[in-house]
Amino acid sequence: MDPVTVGKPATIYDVARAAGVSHQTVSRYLRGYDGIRPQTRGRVEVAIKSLGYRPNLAARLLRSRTSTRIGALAHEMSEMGPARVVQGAYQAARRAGYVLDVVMLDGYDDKSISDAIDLLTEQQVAGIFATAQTDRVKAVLEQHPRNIPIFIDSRMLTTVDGRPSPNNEFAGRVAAEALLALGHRTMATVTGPMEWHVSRDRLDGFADALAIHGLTPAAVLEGDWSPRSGYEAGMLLPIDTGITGVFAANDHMALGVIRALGERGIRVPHDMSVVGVDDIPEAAFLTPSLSTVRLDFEAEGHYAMNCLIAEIEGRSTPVEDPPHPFLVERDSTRSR
Amino acid sequence: MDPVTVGKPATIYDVARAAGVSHQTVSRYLRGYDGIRPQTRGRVEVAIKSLGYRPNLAARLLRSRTSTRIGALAHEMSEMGPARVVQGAYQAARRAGYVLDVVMLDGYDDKSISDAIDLLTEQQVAGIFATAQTDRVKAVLEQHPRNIPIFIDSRMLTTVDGRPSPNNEFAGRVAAEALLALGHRTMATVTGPMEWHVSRDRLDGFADALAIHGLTPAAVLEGDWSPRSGYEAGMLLPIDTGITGVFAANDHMALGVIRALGERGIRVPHDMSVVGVDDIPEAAFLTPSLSTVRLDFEAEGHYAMNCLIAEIEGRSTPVEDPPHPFLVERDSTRSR
DNA sequence: CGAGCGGATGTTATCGACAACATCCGCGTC
DNA sequence: GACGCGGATGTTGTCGATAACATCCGCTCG
Repeated sequence: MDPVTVGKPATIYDVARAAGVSHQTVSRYLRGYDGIRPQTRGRVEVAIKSLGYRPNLAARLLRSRTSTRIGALAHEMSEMGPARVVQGAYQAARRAGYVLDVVMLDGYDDKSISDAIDLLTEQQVAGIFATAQTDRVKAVLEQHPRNIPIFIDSRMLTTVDGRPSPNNEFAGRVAAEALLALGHRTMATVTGPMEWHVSRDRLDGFADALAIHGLTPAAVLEGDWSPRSGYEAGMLLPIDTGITGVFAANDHMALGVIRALGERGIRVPHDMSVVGVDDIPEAAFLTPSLSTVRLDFEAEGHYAMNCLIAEIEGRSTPVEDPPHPFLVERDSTRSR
Repeated sequence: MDPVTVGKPATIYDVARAAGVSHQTVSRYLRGYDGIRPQTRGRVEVAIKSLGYRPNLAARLLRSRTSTRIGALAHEMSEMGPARVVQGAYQAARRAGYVLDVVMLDGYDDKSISDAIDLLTEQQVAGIFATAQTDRVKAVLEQHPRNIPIFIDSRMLTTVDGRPSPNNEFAGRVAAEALLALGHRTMATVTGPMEWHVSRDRLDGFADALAIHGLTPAAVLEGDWSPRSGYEAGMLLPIDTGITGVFAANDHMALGVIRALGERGIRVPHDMSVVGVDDIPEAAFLTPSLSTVRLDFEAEGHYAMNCLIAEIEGRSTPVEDPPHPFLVERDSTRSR
């Protein structure tokens, strides 16, 4: 590596002087303009490298108003699903030359959401990627004066024809089909908060798959994704209705359900099958190990981010769908 | 809320015109200069509000070179500990008027780390906050030409006298004392990767507490934080040495250990006590529920970020220490 | 052989803020 | 009443890039 002067960072003018060209030629080179003679181009390249030149993004942004930052609106970064989605989105952003500004919502109130958007706008992000997929967030985003693309709820906020990624619904379906295939006929579900789109999608998929067989969920209990809420749901589960299978909308709640059932003397999987969603790293190491539907969260993040970037850059969306979720069968389910 | 024109955002010139003053007066107002007559100040305030003016941070940064962004260097955002630390750091940053740019490391190689730092430098962050506390990261950060403050490994990279937050060592100590108090005398530990400082700190605390009683760990197995590595360690645990207690450096590994022991016919807590660290949300709902040492990760994040910000702003560090970790006793430990 | 053309490059203006210097004005002083 | 002083405000320059417009030059073509 060349010795880099630690003093003031070099500017395009320094580069231009070193290369014996005008600063504009350097600017053109930087922006990938191809009408530059190979010889000139070479001199610029050498100068850039030897000076350790790095463009000043503030200056670029000020003049051109093209930002290379994308805002991510999140809560619950300590939940595995959202964290992985952000991670996937982050990678896709990086690959496309963007940086992610993560903004975490403190609360669920409108003001906190609105403040977050204001903050991102002030930071001049090129687009917003919302993992916080609640009705609230969506409503606030929709009514907020927006001059930048926003991705939320599996699709662009502006787009009409954008295919939503149907994988959450699909996950519910997979869980239902798994239980049905094992011979279960009376099933309950513990959902996430109903104001989350994911929750509704997973529930819908589950219910739809049952409906095909002329069945409906025997009980629908609403949780909040936490193990505790799963535990509470497990305690309330009306077992006298002959329920033999439970679909929990994430693994944490599934685990709480299993715990509660245990305390009630109901053995899993002997008396009751339980299926979760997420395939958290510990799922295989619980007792009983947890059958679960695995979603490729990072791929979902890639997908979302690629849609957003396509919109930002004004391209059409040649974005590849994320793969379908599938069942990982372990010990918490068994045939009946 | 006032009607905000969605056209071009207002500049200080627009505000100046609306207020009938010069743009410089507006600039002075924005920077909190107090030699402005109340009457003039009032007019500026009204103009700002009615135009919905927001300062252009790019222009400000270009001219003044004062950035309001802080880079966070992370991996493993899907692990609870690091995620919470970042969350805490994020909140502290927000309160001080900074935004967090999260950069996740793809791998553990030097190039990936170095690239990340370059990226952050290019983004002109005011400081770097590294959650990725491995020797590698530290080494690369240290040798990197740095003109901005960096926080890593519980202290400022530059500072000599900065008190490190000793809470990880303390956590190991708490676990050891808990097991000792229950009458255990022969104990093993499953550590995190030894190139993580946290891992070494937790191990040191554990070993030191034993040493006070003239004891040493009967076995030290290195894991990688994952449940699987805990499981593997549990399978390798030399039980014929009379071990009755295991300290796992996080809950995920603890859970893997318990699973492995179960498969080997060793009951927890009847035959073996197991203590983890983190108090993950599901700890209370496992079977057996997990005794664990709880650290206040968000407070650690606050602490770290406040140190960093103090350094950035050239203030001395009046930063409050994060609270000590403490034992949460559940079913995976029992007296002997 | 000069006009015209178009590709390569140079010159000047501009983005929106902060910084440095200039000016204005009221008031006390001699 | 001219002078000076200092607080309040205005004017001009600057940060480092891009954008718009200008120029230069070699080549083709009528």
